[in-house]
Amino acid sequence: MARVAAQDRRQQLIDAAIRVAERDGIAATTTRRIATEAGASLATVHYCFRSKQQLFEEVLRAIITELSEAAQGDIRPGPDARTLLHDGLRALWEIVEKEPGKQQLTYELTHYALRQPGMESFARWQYETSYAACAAHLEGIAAAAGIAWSLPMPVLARMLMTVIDGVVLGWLVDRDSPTAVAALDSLADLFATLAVPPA
Amino acid sequence: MARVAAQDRRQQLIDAAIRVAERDGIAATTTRRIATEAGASLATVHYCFRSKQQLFEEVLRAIITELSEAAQGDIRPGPDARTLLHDGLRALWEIVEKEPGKQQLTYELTHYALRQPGMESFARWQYETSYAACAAHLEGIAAAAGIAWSLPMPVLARMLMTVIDGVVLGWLVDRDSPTAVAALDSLADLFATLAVPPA
DNA sequence: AAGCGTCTTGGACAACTGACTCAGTCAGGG
DNA sequence: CCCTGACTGAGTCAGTTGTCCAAGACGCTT
Repeated sequence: MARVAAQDRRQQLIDAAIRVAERDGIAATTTRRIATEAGASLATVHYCFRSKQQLFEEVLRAIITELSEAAQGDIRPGPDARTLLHDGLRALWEIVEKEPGKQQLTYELTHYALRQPGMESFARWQYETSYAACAAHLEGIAAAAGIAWSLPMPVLARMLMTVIDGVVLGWLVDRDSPTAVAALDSLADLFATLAVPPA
Repeated sequence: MARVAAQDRRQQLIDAAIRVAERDGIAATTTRRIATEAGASLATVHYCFRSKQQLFEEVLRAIITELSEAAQGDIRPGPDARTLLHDGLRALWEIVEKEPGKQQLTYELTHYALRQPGMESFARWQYETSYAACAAHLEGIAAAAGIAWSLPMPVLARMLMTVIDGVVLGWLVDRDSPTAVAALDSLADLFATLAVPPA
C-alpha cells in the first residue's frame, strides 16, 4: 500500500464505500468490504475514521452534495414553462436511467438515516437540500419563461420533489421506462398548468 | 406457552415479525427478536418455518395483502371526480399518519426485496398490486362521477401511485403535515383536470 | 388410562460476520 | 538518523444464523 496523506486516504475510503453501497446496498456495506474495495487494510478504515458511523456520515454528506450539484441543470431560455419543465425532467431522467444504483442508494440512505439514532437529521438535510434545488429550478423557470407560479413555493417544491421521487421509485422496481416516462411527462404537463401570467 | 396449532403459531410469528420490523426496521429484525416479541422460543421459529428467508417471504406476503386491502376505500357517490379524488386521498392520508411505522416498513421492504437475490419479484408484486389498486380506485371514481379519464389507465395508475409514494416519503422524513397535505391536495386538483366527459 | 402424534422448550453447537483495538512496523522529511 | 504520521496483522468481543437434541407437555383417540 502506497503511503498517502490521511486526508486523501479518507476520500478514497469514502469513494470506495459509495461504490460498495451502490453495488450491494448499505446493509452489505461493511468496513471489511470498504477496505477491500479501497485496496486498504481493515485497520486503515479505523485509522482514518473514528467509527463506521463517522465514515457513513461523510458518505452521506458526499452523496447529498453530489446529487444537489448534479441537479443544478442549466435552464436554457425556452418558449414556455411547459417546455422548460419537460426539458428539466428529461435531463434529470437521463441521469436516473444512467445510474440506477445511485438512485437506489439515496433511498436506502434516507431510510437508513431515519432508523439510525442520531442520524435522522441527515435524512431531513437530504430532503431540505432537494426541496431547495427544486425551488431554485422552479424559480429559474419562472424567470426564463416570464411567468409566476400560482402556489406558494414550499408547496410547489414539495410537489415537484414528490413527482420525481415517486416516478423514480416506481421505475426502480419494475424498470418500465415507457410507462414511467409517460407518467413523468403527464405530470409535467399538469404541473405546467400552475404557471400563470406574472402579477 | 399455550399449545397452538402450528398454522396459528406461524401467523403469530408473522405478526410479531411485522411489529418488530415496524418498530426497529427490517435490518434489526432478527429471529431472536421475533421469537421474543411473539413470546415464543427461538426453537419454535425454526419449528414453524424452514428458514428466516421463508418467514420473511410470508411477512412480505402478509403486508402487501394487508396494504392492498386497506386501500380498498369505498367510493361514496359524490358530486364530481375532484371531490372523490380528494376524499380518497384524505382517507388514505389518515391511515398514513396513523401508522407511520408501517409506511416506512413498506419502503424498506421494497428496497430489501430489490437487494435480496431471488426476492426482486416481491418488490415487483408489491407495486403491481398497488397499481392495480390505484387503477381500480380511479375506475370507481369514473363510474361514480360519470366521467372518463383522458389518459390510458396504466399511466394514470402510475401517476397516482407516484403522487402517493412521493408525498408519503417526503412526509416520513420531515413530518411536515401541513405542507405535505397541501401538496397532496394540489396534486389531487391537478389530477382531477384529467377527468373528461365520457366519450 | 394408556398411547401417540403434535407442539414446545432450553440449551447448546459451529460457523460466520460484524465493529473495533492495539502493539508494532514501515517510509520519508527534517 | 530519528521522529512522526501512515499503515497493518492479528487479534477481541459481541451478535446472528441455522441446526440439532433430549425432554417435556398437551390433547385427542382408542
